[in-house]
Amino acid sequence: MNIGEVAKNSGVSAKMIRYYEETGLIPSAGRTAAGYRTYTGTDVQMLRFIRRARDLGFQVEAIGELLALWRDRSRHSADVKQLAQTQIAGLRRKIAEMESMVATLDHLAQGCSGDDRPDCPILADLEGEASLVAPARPSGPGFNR
Amino acid sequence: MNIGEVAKNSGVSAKMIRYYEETGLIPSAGRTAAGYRTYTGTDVQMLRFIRRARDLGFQVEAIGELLALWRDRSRHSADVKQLAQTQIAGLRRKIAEMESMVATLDHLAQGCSGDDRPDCPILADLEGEASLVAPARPSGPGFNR
DNA sequence: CTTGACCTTCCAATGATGGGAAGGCCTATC
DNA sequence: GATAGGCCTTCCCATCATTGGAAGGTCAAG
Repeated sequence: MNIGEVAKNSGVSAKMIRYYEETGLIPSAGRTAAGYRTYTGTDVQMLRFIRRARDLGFQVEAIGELLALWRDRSRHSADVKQLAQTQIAGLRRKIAEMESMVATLDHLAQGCSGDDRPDCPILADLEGEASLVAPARPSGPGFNR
Repeated sequence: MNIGEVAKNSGVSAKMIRYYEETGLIPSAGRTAAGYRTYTGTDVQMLRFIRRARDLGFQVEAIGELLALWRDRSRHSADVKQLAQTQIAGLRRKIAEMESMVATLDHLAQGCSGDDRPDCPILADLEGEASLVAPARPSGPGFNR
């Protein structure tokens, strides 16, 4: 299989497949005499794995760990579960941060008349240094996109 | 005030102040004969405004719009409210995406024995193409970091 | 043999931020 | 007045995952 077909079958763009190879997430593909990369059904499966993990918010680095476990037939499911739970915790932290933002904004928006007058508690809050809700600064292992 | 002092007073790093100036978010600062940027109390206030807006998850581009309204004394509070509500909607969408991810992962993790055996529904899900929960792909106006 | 679809590599940009180097300026102390 | 060290300047690089494009080689069908 050429890279284009693999891309179509896996849902990972050809660009990204080359990138993953370059960065070592996936092994180097074989090459035809002309230099074209060649792939097998296993490669498609691996790329689908990656795609699905990305959909679940895993960083590429974490996906590397998942792939290592996937390939390791003597793995312990506890290790996989641990990675998943770390991911869950990271997501929950991000969610909490955003919910705090929403709560603050919602509170401010409710106090805003929303008409043609200029007075607006939203601007007043942004301007001042007192925050009605504890400020949430992003933190921790990033969430992609 | 020099840039260092402004950074300290506003909570925005000197690096970022220069960046905001370069990208046009804030006007170019005055300069001393030696080329040092000079700032006033108003500038500190503006940067605090920016900092607070960033804390609330606004993209720099949206902050530009907020700043324009902040400076416009004949603004309509409805316009500010609109921006805030767009932001709230964007945050809520992101939150929903992440909650979907958490739900899927949590479900998978609960089905994982988490011991020394290799069998693991998490890997099985990643590998296969059937997803038990509707896949969530990120979308829309981004959330920073 | 030409055409068009595919492949290759390389370079650049995104957005917000941090790191660091090389060099100039300012002020306090000796 | 010289020197130290703390500030400032610009410029370049890196991050992370991804997309875009250019320039050029290859393949299969007509």
